[in-house]
Amino acid sequence: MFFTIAFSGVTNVLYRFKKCIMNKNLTLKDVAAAAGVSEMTASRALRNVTDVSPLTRIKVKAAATELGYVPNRIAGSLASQKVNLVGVVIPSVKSYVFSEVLDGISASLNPSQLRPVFGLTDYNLDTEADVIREMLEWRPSGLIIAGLEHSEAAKQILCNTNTPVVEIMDTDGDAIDSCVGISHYDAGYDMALAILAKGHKKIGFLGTKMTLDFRASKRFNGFVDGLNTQGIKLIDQENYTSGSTVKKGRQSTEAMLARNPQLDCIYCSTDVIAMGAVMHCIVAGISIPDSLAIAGFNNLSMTSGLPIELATTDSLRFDIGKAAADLILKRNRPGIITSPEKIELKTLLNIGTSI
Amino acid sequence: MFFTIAFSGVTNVLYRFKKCIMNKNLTLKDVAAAAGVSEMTASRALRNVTDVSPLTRIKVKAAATELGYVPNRIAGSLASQKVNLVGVVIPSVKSYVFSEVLDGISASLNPSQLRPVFGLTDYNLDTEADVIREMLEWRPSGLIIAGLEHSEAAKQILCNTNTPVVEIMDTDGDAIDSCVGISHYDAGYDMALAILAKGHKKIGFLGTKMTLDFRASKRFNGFVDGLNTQGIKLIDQENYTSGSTVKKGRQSTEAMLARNPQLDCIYCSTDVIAMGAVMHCIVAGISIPDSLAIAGFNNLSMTSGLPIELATTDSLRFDIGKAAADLILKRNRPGIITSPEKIELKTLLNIGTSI
DNA sequence: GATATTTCCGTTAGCGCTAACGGAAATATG
DNA sequence: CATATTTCCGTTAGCGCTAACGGAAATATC
Repeated sequence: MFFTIAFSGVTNVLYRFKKCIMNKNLTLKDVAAAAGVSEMTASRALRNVTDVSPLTRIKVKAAATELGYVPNRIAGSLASQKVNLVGVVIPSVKSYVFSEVLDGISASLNPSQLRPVFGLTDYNLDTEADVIREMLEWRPSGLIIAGLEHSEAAKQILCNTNTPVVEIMDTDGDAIDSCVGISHYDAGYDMALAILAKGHKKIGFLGTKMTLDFRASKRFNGFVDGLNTQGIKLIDQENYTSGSTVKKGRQSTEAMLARNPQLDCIYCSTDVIAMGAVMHCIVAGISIPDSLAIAGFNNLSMTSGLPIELATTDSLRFDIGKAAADLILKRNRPGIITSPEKIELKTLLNIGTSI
Repeated sequence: MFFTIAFSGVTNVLYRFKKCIMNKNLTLKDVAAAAGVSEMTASRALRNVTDVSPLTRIKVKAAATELGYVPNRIAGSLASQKVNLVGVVIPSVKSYVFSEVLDGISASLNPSQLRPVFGLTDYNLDTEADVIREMLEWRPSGLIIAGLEHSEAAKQILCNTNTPVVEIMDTDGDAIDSCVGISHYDAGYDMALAILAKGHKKIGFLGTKMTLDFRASKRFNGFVDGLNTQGIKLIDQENYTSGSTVKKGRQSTEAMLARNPQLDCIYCSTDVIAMGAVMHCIVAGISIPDSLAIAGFNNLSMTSGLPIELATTDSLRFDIGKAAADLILKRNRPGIITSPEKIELKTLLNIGTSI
């Protein structure tokens, strides 16, 4: 192993000391007693609910901070039958894609009482079903799930729950409840048209294993159909199995060009891969887009420092996250019943200077 | 706004149908009644706890799946006084740094009953204190927090809690409880020595606003001290305020070289910035490392496709996350009392081909 | 066959909090 | 001044589940 235990023992005397004093679990009863009021009054005072005089509220809050009281949300949630959590189920945090979705969700939920809780599926539908089940056990105020494709078990659970469900990322399919996303099929289709418009004809595709990533697969289908409008067929196609990395993109581009030197354009399933393609061109002295056009998907910020401006489709990740969380918030307003909504955001295609 | 409401209404008949049927909240009592046993027996059967005959267990489980029962963890946690959550408090998910930490945590916790819950501080100590407070309200089995620097309020809460706390990322400072990380000071120091060993003398530093990122600041201090061993002083230094992006790195490098054309090395506070520096060199035709040496920090996978191999320090993010979660697991074994540990992982400096 | 042991299940009593109601005191209203 | 209204607080009764105990039936032990 890499690590060594450099120190094992008491690191901080203050810490140990406090631990010893604090072994009893403080409850609302203790605060109420200290403030000389009933538990109920203490509860109201701390929650900033009405029916408490300003003076008593101050007394209770003072007692609470004095004692270092931390409310027990487990008990509170059980009693009030309300859980201020929103489950967010995504495939991975490593793909550079979902971080901004989470950001959008946070931005929307932060001003409210609701808090996001993340669960990772690792692009595995069985894992996803487990994660969904575990999330629902917490009776969250809402559930946001990436993708429209789920296992039968997951669909069953999702249909049976009272929790509002928002499926995000793409709109190419049927939603269980609400849905926010873009059309990945259209994104691929539109990029194909843009590439054709630039006069490219010998086109290759570079992407991840489609069985894992349904949205990449939809983009691929759209792209093929888009090319087909002018009777153009893909010259070459490579589907790597592991995760998308810049290195992979570089290697695959080199390999594909070695196989098909006549290629004049490569459409990559993600900007990460496209970056690798650009790197290969830089190293090999291939001019972009004159000798080779390159296009990606997502509009990741990391590509904005490249020598060329990458042609890509903005996947509106932040907006999707925000809109999804907004839907949950809307559903959570007491007394208001809303119906399922399907929100399709319009993608922005950035031609850049690479095609 | 970008989006349009393409559809508003009932998307899925099946969904609506199920919703209508399922309006009552299923509880353990319903399952118990359906299986013809007491609540307690049903509880034991579903939790795979002893004291249930094989036959009854099957009956109960059948009833549960038949009804579509989803256990209520809020109630269960309150009753058992156990919450199978581990709070993870990190600054951001967008920095390309914490995703692998989360991955390590997940890898460690997945086989256990514990589940990570993430909270974001946005590099703000007040936000951090709020997030920590909210997390502790759930009475988690453990708390993992990035960094050793916290507000007084946060420190107070952390000292007073019974929840095991593991501070991660760096070990340059005092921990409240346990601690897993690397020495960022040493990382900066060692990189300075490596750069000096390559004969570079006119050195610049490019990094984020230090008040926000304590670890970047520690690396900077170590770097300056390292240079000082040979009496070398920094020629130039730029601290941008916004987040680290490739574009920012490229622009800042250009600006710094314009100010100080004699520079022969730039140390960047992160690989993302270093990537931008490399981009500038590619565009401006500056050869690396002959005309300009570049070094970064983190060993991010995205740099592995660059034309040169970037000099960087592996920040062992996955290992840190894994070790931290392992500590929580160790603490959670019933009956076993462990003392706070400080685990300092040894960093690996990769000279690469860029210095 | 009498006792000890194990297996299996139910009953009781909470976990810590809040919704809902009710009622006393303070204030407003005519 | 009597009544209506408001303000403020306490009491009661759970939320849905499980720890702990106890006890009956089944099995083992001699």
